[in-house]
Amino acid sequence: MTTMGDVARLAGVSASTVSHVLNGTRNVNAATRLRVEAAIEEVGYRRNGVARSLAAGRTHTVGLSISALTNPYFGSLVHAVERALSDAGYVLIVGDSHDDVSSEQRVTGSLLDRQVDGMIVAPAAGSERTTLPEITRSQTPMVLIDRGEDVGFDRIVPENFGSAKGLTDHLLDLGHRRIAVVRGLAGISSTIERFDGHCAALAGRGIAVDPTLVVDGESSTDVAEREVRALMSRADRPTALVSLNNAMTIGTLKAIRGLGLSIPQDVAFVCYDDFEWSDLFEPRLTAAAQDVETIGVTAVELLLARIRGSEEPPRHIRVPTTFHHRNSCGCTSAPVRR
Amino acid sequence: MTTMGDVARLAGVSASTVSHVLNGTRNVNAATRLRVEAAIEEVGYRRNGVARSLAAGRTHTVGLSISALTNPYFGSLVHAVERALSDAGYVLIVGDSHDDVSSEQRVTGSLLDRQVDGMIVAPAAGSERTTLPEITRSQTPMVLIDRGEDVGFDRIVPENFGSAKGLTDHLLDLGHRRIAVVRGLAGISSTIERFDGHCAALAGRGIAVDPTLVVDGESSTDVAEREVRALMSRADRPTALVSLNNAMTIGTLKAIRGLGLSIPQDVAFVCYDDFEWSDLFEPRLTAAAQDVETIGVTAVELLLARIRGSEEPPRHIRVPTTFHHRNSCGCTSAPVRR
DNA sequence: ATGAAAGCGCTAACAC
DNA sequence: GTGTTAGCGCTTTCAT
Repeated sequence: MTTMGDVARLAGVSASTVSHVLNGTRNVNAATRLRVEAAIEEVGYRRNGVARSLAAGRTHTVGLSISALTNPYFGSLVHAVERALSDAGYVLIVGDSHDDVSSEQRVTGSLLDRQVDGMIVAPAAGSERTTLPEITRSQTPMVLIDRGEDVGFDRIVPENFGSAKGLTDHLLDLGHRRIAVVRGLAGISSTIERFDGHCAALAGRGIAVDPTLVVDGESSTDVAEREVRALMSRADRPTALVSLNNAMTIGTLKAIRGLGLSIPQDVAFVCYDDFEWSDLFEPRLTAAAQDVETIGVTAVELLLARIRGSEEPPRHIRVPTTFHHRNSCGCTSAPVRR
Repeated sequence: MTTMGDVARLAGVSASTVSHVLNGTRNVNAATRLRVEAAIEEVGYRRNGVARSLAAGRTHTVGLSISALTNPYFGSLVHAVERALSDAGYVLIVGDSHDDVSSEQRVTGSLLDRQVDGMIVAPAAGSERTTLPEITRSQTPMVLIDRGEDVGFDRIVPENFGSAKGLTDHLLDLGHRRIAVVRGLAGISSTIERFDGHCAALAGRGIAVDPTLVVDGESSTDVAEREVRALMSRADRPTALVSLNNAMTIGTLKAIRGLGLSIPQDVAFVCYDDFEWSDLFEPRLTAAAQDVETIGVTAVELLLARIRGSEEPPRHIRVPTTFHHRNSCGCTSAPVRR
């Protein structure tokens, strides 16, 4: 490996001069600069980022801890975050917490060890008491995304309550009264807020929540499929169904299809989260779509501000969803409502 | 920030002893170890991975350069790779090359600067002459995935030729003679091999390739949609269609639906790459599915072997696909064939 | 406009 | 079983 010293020797200057031409951090005589650049070229020199980080105290690296890299939602998020960071000269280290605090701690611990300049975390259930305090102690700037309680950090989450309420309201407008809901993983804020939105819609029409019409899909395709299959096999099955996230929507659709039921004739369907293929499904899915791009880009903006030393009070941003009114709700032509 | 020196002072030992208890790299008296561990706990010490990497000459970090993080295929790949690396004590740095050599060079350059111990690259078209030689010069172990020419590296790619041939053969078996193909991005091996497979199937039945039945989808949903729409608007449109990757399949389906045509009545359809929702689409999609998990895990295995110093000749592994025989091809019940 | 030199926090001979 | 010491390759004062 060739070092700055090699370059310096070849160019007949000191290492410090090489460093300065590389970083543009002080004036260098044009002729000297040329010599240095030629020497760099000649030996094929490439700076050692590790040594650089150690000396400078910054790594230009940001860590991202998310719960399930397989979920296309997080795929898009990683993409948005990577692009925004890359534009700012940072690189992204990703870790998957598998929605489990102990894996999460391994992941974030490793990021902390590597001296990331900041981190973006989609917290697993329970991390307020484990992972987050650890990050706080390390003084590493952090922003929370997707979910999480108010624990004194910047936080950027999708609008949950109103969007879920809107979904159920639409079903109510259509005359449904027995509406079942497929609820996400217990203990995370998005599950709670979306479920609350659903309940609020029912309450708005004076309908009590029927516990037999609430199924726990645990944010999992398989669990949702199993539970919905059981639910829809009952004689007193609901006339409409709302699924509260993308993974569970797939399970729900599989269950309905498996039972030979059709949407919306046998059961009306709406869901939180959109898919690239929502328009392709028959009938087209009525859904509340998150703006993942905005979530990712905003998270990076807030984080970079913190890294630059911002001492503003923590911000809490809610990114609105878009209601895609299609046909799975039972409407044929789709006037935009709400 | 607290350092090893602080811990050493508090425990009344030398820094080197602290290092050794931390790394288990030499015997330490049980009592001393306990004192050190207590001291670590007390000051909330956490090792500085940057300094560690500089001194040790290894970063326990692997870089991944892929072409399009938004593609769910790569999402799954990142997931598999991350898990395999994490199990081996490595972390993953990801970069998106946007299928463009100059972005790719930025990405890989940045990974090299950061002294990754190895890298996994899904090369962009043209990188044999730019990015790859640069990585070679740096002596960083590398494995190629998804595509790429034979340029003396370990390489792990899906089986393309035979899988694509099988898709077209199936259509031919069903009696189709005017079969159109939606081809991927020019210049990458997967496009070429899959297209060759298609042509070989036709040739096998003595059918010449009709250039008007070959559309370039450029591996893009939007381009495929536009091109397929044009193709299927013609009076002499084909009776069957094969799409050669996932993004183009979505575009193709949108075009067909937009035209009010139905599968398989108006046109039979088969595709390379599977989706989580292939079973949900009506009709269910007949597809050749890549084994992304195996690709990712194998890539990591080969890479770690290189990092550990293996000097074996470069290996070239083809991971077989699975033929999912469903209904979009026009078959109603689906006996497995081939 | 440039150089010398002191670290950054750790690992790994090498001594005892 | 433990300490001393010399780096790893760079950045950054401080001189000149």
